[in-house]
Amino acid sequence: MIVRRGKMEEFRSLGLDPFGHRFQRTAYSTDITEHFEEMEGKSVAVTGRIMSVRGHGKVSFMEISDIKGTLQLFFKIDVLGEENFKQIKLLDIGDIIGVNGEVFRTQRGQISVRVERWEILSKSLRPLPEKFHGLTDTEIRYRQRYVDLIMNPEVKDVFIKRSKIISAIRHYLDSHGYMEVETPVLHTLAGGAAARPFITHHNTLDMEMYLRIALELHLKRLIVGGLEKVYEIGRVFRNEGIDIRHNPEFTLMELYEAFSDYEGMIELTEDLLKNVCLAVNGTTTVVCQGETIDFSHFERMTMVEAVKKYSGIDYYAYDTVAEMKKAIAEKGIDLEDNDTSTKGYLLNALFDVTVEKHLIQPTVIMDYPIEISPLAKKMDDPNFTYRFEGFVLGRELCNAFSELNDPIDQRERFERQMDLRKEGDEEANPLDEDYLTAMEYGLAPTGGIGIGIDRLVMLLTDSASIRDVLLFPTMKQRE
RNA sequence: GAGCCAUUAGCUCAGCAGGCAGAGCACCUGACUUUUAAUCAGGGUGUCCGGCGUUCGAAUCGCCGAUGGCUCACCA
Repeated sequence: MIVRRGKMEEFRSLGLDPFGHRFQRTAYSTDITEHFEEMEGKSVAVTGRIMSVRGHGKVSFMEISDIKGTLQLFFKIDVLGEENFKQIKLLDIGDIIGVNGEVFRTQRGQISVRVERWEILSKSLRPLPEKFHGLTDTEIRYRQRYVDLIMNPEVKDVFIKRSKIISAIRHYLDSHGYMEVETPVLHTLAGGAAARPFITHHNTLDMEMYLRIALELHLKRLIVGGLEKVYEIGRVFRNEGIDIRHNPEFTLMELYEAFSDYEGMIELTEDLLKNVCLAVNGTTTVVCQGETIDFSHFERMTMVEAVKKYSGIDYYAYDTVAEMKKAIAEKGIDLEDNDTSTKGYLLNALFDVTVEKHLIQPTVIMDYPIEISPLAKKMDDPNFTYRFEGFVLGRELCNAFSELNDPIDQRERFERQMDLRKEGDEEANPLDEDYLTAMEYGLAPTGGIGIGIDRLVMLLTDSASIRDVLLFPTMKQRE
């Protein structure tokens, strides 16, 4: 580092700014390497970061990297002159340079640019990791993502793909008449999902505020307002554990459509996912964690059917909780720490323990127990709601329902949630009086869906950890 | 929140029957006019994660702590 600072000063003493200015590039690396026939013999201006240097006395080779790829530069004393050639010794791996020269092929056949003029655009004062092994230390990769991005081109590809996925979602929704909106991140009540919120404080108003845990209740207020087809792609925050699939802040897409229902949401989800997959991968299949996932078809099952299929327990065969529990125990199924106080909770527990992991190909599980669905519309059997979740690779990818639009029923559901809260359930939904007021003005029959964007990106980029699809994952502060 | 594992040079790692801190790449000096993990000759640049302890002596053993990874719990 001391040596690099010295070189920086030497550039200055030569009248060259080691932290230069605008550079007008005429070609990217891949424009040259992939279209050599048209480019051969042409003069180009290229720029990039020096990734390797191979000096040979009176000639020198360097590899530079730009957003699209890498390119070899060829420096020759005959072309540059003795003085100028000597100055390339001031360049280090990591420096950003701009060069002008002619496209040609070396004796070994490598497509290169014969440098006629070069300039330092930014001197790198810190050495990059070793070229062969690169950077593998996960802690540095996540904390100093910029170094990770410089050294590992496949990491860059993941984030380029993430951008394309989100862009494809927007394109699909915009072209289908959905309107993108922005709702508050700071909430006075953290509702719309079951999770513990981050708490903050507004000084001037002198009140507690919460970072949102869902987008749901504000978006549904907009449906009341007549916006009819809205969506938001936004960051939500849940004060929960961090692991391979969870980060405290993550990106959620929620969409609401008046006069639709959960059937409409299933159709939308299938079509959206198929289109996004096609747009970013060119096919409807994707290989993730060794499994080939086909987004062209979604299996459909009710939760009761799925539980019967995988656990052998038929929800309808038992009249009481006790009978059902007895049957579960006889099968030797361990429900772990799940709530088992009602048949609905038992069904959900069975689903978690016995079904979820089997849902590898895209599967829609329909008709959830009312106990775990406080914002979804009741079915004819009042123990169930018009709700579905989409599963892929044994993980939940989306959650949707026919929205509960009866304000009287909603108030009762909120009150039940408040009871749970009093019993110590920190994740129960709080009663949102303003949301009830909105509903009392009339919420059209509505279908709504939420899709976990990070999980979708994980699937489409074959990433094992959510941290691999977040540019800057949440990390503990050092020291 | 619990368990297991890891932390040594800029990077990737070795060294751990307790005995002078090591290799490759990077870097520095020199040679080399077509290399591509260039090559050749020479040079080690360090808070061995931190603290305490055991010991004549600790990178190595013990305890406490920090950070990270994985697994489990909560959750999407």
